[in-house]
Amino acid sequence: MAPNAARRSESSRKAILAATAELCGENGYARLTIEAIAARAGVSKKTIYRWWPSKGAVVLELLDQTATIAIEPPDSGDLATDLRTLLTEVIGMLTPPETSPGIGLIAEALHDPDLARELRERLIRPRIATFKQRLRRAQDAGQLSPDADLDVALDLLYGPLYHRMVFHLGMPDPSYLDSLIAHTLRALTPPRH
Amino acid sequence: MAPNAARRSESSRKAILAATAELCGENGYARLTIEAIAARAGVSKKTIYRWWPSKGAVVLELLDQTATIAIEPPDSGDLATDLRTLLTEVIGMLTPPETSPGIGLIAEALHDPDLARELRERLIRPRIATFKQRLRRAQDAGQLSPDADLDVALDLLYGPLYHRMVFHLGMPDPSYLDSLIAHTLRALTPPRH
Amino acid sequence: MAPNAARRSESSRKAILAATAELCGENGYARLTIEAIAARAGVSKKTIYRWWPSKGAVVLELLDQTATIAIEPPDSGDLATDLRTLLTEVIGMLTPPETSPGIGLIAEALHDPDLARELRERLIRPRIATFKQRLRRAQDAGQLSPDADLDVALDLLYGPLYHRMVFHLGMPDPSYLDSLIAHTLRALTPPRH
Amino acid sequence: MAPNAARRSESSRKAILAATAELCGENGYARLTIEAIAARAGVSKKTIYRWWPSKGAVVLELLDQTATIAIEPPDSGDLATDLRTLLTEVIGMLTPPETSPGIGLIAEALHDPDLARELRERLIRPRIATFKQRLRRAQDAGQLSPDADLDVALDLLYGPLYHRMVFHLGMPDPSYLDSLIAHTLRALTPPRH
DNA sequence: TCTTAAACGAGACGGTACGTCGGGTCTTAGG
DNA sequence: CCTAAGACCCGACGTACCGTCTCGTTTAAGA
Repeated sequence: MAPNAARRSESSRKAILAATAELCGENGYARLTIEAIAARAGVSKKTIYRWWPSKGAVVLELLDQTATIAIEPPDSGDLATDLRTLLTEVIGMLTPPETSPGIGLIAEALHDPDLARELRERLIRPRIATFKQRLRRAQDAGQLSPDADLDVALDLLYGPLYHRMVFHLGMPDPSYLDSLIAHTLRALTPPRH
Repeated sequence: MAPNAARRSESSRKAILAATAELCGENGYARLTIEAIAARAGVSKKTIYRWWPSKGAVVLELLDQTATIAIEPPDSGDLATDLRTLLTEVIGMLTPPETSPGIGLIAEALHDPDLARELRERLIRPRIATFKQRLRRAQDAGQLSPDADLDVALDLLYGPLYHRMVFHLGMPDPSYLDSLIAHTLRALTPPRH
Repeated sequence: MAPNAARRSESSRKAILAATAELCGENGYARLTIEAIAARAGVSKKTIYRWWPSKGAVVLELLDQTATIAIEPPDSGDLATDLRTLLTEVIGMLTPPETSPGIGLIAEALHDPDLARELRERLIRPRIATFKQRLRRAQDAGQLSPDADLDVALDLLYGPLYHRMVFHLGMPDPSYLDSLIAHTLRALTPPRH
Repeated sequence: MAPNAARRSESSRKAILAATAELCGENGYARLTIEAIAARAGVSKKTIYRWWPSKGAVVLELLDQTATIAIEPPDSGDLATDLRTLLTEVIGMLTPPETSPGIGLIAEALHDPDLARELRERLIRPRIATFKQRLRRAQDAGQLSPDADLDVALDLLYGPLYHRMVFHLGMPDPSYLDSLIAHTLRALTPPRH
């Protein structure tokens, strides 16, 4: 067998992600450039392009590593509390709007289907699963109407976040969050008779 | 009295917007360039920069002129029908995702607060007002709970659109739209007792 | 007389030349622009282009008005003194090198034959005539060799000025000037035998 | 040892100088642009700006490479012949006036001291040295007056070239050249007694 | 332990587009 | 008709990044 190839440099990888985080925090995603990342990380551009296809992919990996949102759904016993927990974690990823890598990534994904797919698969889908698990448990316990559409529930709860983000309306404050959750639960709850 | 200034050329303005529409349709917002607009419109770059601060501003004006969504709220008698009408019109503005000026504009607005404000004021706010008028009429007629939060209603109905757009999930099909509206109305309707 | 057509505005002409002089003195000929002249003079660009074909032509007219070099040849009795007088006046027109309209004009004339011709006819030729008159008088008086070529004399005396100007060598100081004149006179003087 | 930097591309350098020579010959120095050079050479503008500060610097390098004027002074035995040889070579560099890079460079140097210095150091000074060597040899041989000022001699011989060039008078023809040299030598020759 | 092929830093390269400047022409309204 | 104001088309400017491509230089696996 041929002598093995040299291996990827872990220290470069770390330096690149660190530089990306710094620069994104300093200037925002839109002003982030591969050139600047390479310079800050003390790395050649080639090294970046060797391992990532685009700026977005680098940021995605950064976000993937940074994301702290639990994969395990919370279960405090109270559904509303748990939903608030989950929403709050997502809001954290989209804050502050000016320099959040998350928002930049979303903007990029809007005209980059490949990146969008990656984003969906690696970051979003696991959290959606978490969210649905929690809802299904509630449904099984009879807290939600048996015919409630959980996909709609996802849209009803997370949609408003993106809606507000798009128009720079600021992220929902706690009381608005409560109102949002209350309305949504009402939509999912079996009508009393 | 001082002699008057030279006037803005209406024909240039039209040519620029037309070129923008064409190019956006051909290559999508992300690949749209001021250079290309100028070339296609037979106009100098200077003329574009004289009247618009950025590519986004041009597209915004284009969209503003193109938007056909009624300012007057529809009133067919059936609330669900009217809401579906409004949502459908918004969906039209965001379709097709690859070449829609609307989606490009939203992506840009995500890291351009000035553009976001303009977008909100000139395009979105009037339609929100329309939407709320229709809801308030329903509320007055007792079709909605008197304490229903109309801001939340807005988020519940429009939020999902952005949510799906962000992740390239495709716009809701009619049956999904019905489900969405039904759930939302349930959230806004006084519980039967 | 008929209530006549509007005539060329003398005040505009003066303002334009004044602005040109100021700006040339401030930034040098190379950074002089028609735009700036128009703005400073409170005049429209059109008005400048109506009366002058180019920046060079404006500066030429400015120089023409400003030139103080006597058309009448000096005659102090001493030929060397008079030549020094004439040379000194030309040097004055080419000083300071950074902001002298004269040097700028010369640079422009190097690739603008039309301007070069104008420059020759309006500014240079009269001074050449003056110069030659003085030399011819000396020749008639037997101070110069009867077969001395006065065209060569012109080149010998004025050529060095341009030579030094081109290479930013600084204009000749008085003692160098004396040496130059002495050598030239020797070239023009009948050899003693 | 530090890893080496990427090396300058010799082929680009040659293509740039070749394109410059062509374009200058076609349209003249004044209409020469960096854009056109880059396009003709199949090179990016950045590559030009990376290695030269201005259009003038490119042309200077071109001229430097092209210049064929001997550094070794000619010595045919006859001083006048050798001077004519030297002058003729300089005239060649300034011909034809419309498209000669040399003249364009001189025009530019008139308002660019940096370029003027480069021009002086790299192109002119070596030829001046050549010129003076030849004169000094003649002086040592007693053909010139021991107190003749060789700097003045330089001005007397080369000055007229620039003088005529400036006013588009055409370069001296051979007979004029002879007259010029004859007069100059007379100025430098010990008076016979 | 030595070989060797890959990954690496550095950064030059051909490009595309940027946003700005000034040129010279044209239009509008006032005097 | 001349003028001030200034918009217009045009073309070049010099800059910023893109993504690709050598260059030598580590460096770590396997022979």
